[in-house]
Amino acid sequence: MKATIRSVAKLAGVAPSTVSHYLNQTAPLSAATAKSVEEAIAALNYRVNLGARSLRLRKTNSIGVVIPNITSPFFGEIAAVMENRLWERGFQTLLCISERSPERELSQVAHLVSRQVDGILLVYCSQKSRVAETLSDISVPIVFVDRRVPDQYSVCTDNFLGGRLAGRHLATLGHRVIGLLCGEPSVENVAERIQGFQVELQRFGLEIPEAYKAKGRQDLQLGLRITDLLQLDPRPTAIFATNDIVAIGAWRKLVESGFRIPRDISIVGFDDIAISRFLVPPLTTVAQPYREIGAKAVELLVDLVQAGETGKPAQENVILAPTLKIRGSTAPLKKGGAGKAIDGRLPQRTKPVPPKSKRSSRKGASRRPFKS
Amino acid sequence: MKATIRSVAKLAGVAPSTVSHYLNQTAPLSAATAKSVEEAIAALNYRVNLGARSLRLRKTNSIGVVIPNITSPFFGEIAAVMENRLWERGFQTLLCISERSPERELSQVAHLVSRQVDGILLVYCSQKSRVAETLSDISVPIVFVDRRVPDQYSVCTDNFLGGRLAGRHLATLGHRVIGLLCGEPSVENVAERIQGFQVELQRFGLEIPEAYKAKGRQDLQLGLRITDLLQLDPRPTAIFATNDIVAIGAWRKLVESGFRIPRDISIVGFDDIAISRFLVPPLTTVAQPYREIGAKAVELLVDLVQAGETGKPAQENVILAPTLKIRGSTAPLKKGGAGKAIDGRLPQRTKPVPPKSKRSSRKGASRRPFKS
DNA sequence: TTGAAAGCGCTAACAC
DNA sequence: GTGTTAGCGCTTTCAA
Repeated sequence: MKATIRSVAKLAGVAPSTVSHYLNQTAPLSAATAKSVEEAIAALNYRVNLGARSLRLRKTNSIGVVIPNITSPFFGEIAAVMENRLWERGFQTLLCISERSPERELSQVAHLVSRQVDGILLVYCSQKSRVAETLSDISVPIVFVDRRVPDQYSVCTDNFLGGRLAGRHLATLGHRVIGLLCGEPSVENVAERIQGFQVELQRFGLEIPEAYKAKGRQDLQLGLRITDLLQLDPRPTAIFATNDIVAIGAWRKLVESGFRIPRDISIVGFDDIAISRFLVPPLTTVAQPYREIGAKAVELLVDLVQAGETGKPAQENVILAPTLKIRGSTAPLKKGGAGKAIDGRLPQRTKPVPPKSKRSSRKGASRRPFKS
Repeated sequence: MKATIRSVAKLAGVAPSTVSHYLNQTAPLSAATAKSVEEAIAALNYRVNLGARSLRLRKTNSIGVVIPNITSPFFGEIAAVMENRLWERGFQTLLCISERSPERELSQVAHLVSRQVDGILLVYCSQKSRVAETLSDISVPIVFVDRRVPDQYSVCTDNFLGGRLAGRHLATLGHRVIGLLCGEPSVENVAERIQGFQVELQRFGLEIPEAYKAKGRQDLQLGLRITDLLQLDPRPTAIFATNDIVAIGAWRKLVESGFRIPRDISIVGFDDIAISRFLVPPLTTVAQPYREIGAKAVELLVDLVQAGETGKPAQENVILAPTLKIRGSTAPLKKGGAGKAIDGRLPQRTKPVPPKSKRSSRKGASRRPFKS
C-alpha cells in the first residue's frame, strides 16, 4: 500500500539506490533522473520510513527525556525547553514521566535504550533511583538534569548558592528571627538550599533553632504549617521556603490569618515559577535558570552523541548560578515590630558581632564567590 | 559490539528464531533450550532492538502527541495524562511542542508520520492549522484533542455548556451588571464559552453591552484591562473571564486597586488550573475535565489503532461536560451595592421578566440539559 | 552517473 | 520443538 523507496524507483524507472541518493543528496544525479524521481515521489506521496533508515544507520535521531512530572511548573519548563532545543537540533523527544516512581523510571530508561535512542536526559526522581548503578549496562549517553551524580555528566543549579542568596537578602534587610519551611529532601538539592541559607546566616551571627523549622513533604501542605511558626515567641519576621509552592501555601495561610505581606512578615521562595510573579505583591524568590539548564543539558548531550566514540567533552558537571529576584514580598524589618529583641537579647543570635557592611559580610563567606 | 538475537543464538547454540520464540513466547521451548537461551541473554546483556522489531512488525507502539505547549497548566495536565495512559497501554509518547506555530505543527505531524507512529494525538494550535486539510495524505489515525474537526475523531469540553454554567451561577446570585473578559478566540472554544454565557444570561433577561466586554489575547494582560470595566457606570458587580489566567490577571488588578473579592466584586474563571484553588479566596471557575479528556482521547486512539482496517469505532466526537466549581470568589449581589439599578432601570436588562425560579430558567434553556 | 547486492536486527511461515 | 529462509525499508560499498 504505502509507498517505499522501491515503488518510487520502479515508477521512476531507476534503481532504489538512485532514489536514496536523490533523497540524501549523496551522489549527483542527472537532471533528467532527478526529475523523474521527484515526480514519482510526488505521485506516490512517498515519505521516507525513518524507522528503516534508523535501523540501517544505527542512529535514531531521538532522545529520551525522563522526568518525574511535567505539571509542576519547574519540571514543565525544563521539559519544554528541552523539547524545543532537541527539535531544533533535529532530534525527536521521547517523553517518559516517571511519576516519582523509581521502578517506573528504571523500566522507562530500559525501554528507551531498547528503542535505540541516541541519548537520555534524566531528571531522576529520588535518591532511591537505581538508574545510576545500572548505568554500566547502558551504552547510551546520559545527562543528568537537576541532579548531580558522581562521575556522570550532569547540569544543575547551584542550590547552595541559592540558599545563600536568600539568607543574605533577609539578613541584610535586618531580619533576625527567621522561620524555615524545609522540604523533605527527596534529592539533595533541597538540603543544599537549607545549608546555604544557614551558612550565610551564620555570617550574620544568626542561627535558626529547630523550633523555627517546619519540615515535611515539599508541597503546598507544608506551607500551611507556617501556623506553627507563627505561634512562637518571638514570632519570625521572615520566612524562607525551599520552593515557591511551599511559599505560596504559607502565603495563603498568612493572608487568611490577616497578616500583611511584607509589612508583617517577609517571605522568600525558591524556583521562580510563573505564578510567583502574579501574586500581590509578587514573590521574592531565588530564580532557577530554567532555560539555561534545559539548553545546556541538551547541548551537552548532543555533543556527547555526536562525539560518538571519539573525543568526549571534558566538562562533567555543569553548575548554573541562580539569581535572586527581589520583588514585593520582602521588606526591611520594621523597627519595634514583632520579632524584635526581647529585653535586649536577640534570641537567635549566637555570635556577638554581625558584620556592619555588606562588603564585609561577603568576604570569605562563600565557597564560590557571588556573581553579583 | 552490541548483542543481537544472532549473537545470543550462537552463544546458546540455537537458531535466532528460537531466541525470538523465547522472547515473544510464540512457541513452547524445551526447558533445556529455554535455560540456555536465558543464560546467553544474561551473559551478553542482550536487549531486544525495538526499532528492528517495529520495522518487521510494521508497528512501532509509539504515539505522537502534538500540543501548543506544556507549560500552561491546562495543556500540561492534558499532556501528562496522555503520557500516563499511553505508557500504561504500552505506547511510547513522542512529544512535539508546536509553540503555536502552524508551520512547525505541520512539519511535526509529517515527521511523526515518517517515524511510523501508530497514531497521533493532536491539540492543534490555531484555526490556521492546515493539518486537517493535509489529513487525506496521512494514513495514520489521528484524534483531535480539545478541538472539534468535522468528520474527524475528537474529544473536547462542552465549552458552550461551561459558559452557561458560569452565566447561570452569576445570574442566580443576583448579579445584573456583568463584565466580560473575552479571550480572542484563536480557536472556537473561547467563542463558545462566551456564547453559552450570553445565551444563559438572556434567560434571565440580561444582555451584556459591548462596553462591558474587554477583548484581547487570552493571557494575563487581558485580565489587567479590567480597569477599563471598573470605570463604567454602573460598575459591574461580577466578572466572567474566559480562562483562569485572565481571571488571575483581573484578580491581581482588583486587589491592587483595593477591591475585595467577593464582597465588592465576584469573579468566575474557566479551566480550573491548579493555582485557582490557592488564591485567597479560591477562585470559582468552570472546571475542564482534564483527566477525562486525556484518558478518553487515548482510549479512542488506541481503539482506532487496534481496530486497524477492520471495524472502526463509531463515535466520532466526544464532548465532555465541564463542572462549575463554586468557591470563594463569587457571592450574592450585595443589596444596595454598586451596580444596582439606577432610578429603577436595570441598564442591562432587555427583557421585562426574568424567570422567578431556577426551574423555569432552566427549562428549554439548553441545547443539552444540565447534568445536575 | 547509475545499478546490483548485501545487510541493519528482527519475526514468521514453513519444513523438519 | 527447533532450524531455514525470506524480507520489513533503507543505505552503501563496489562495479559498471
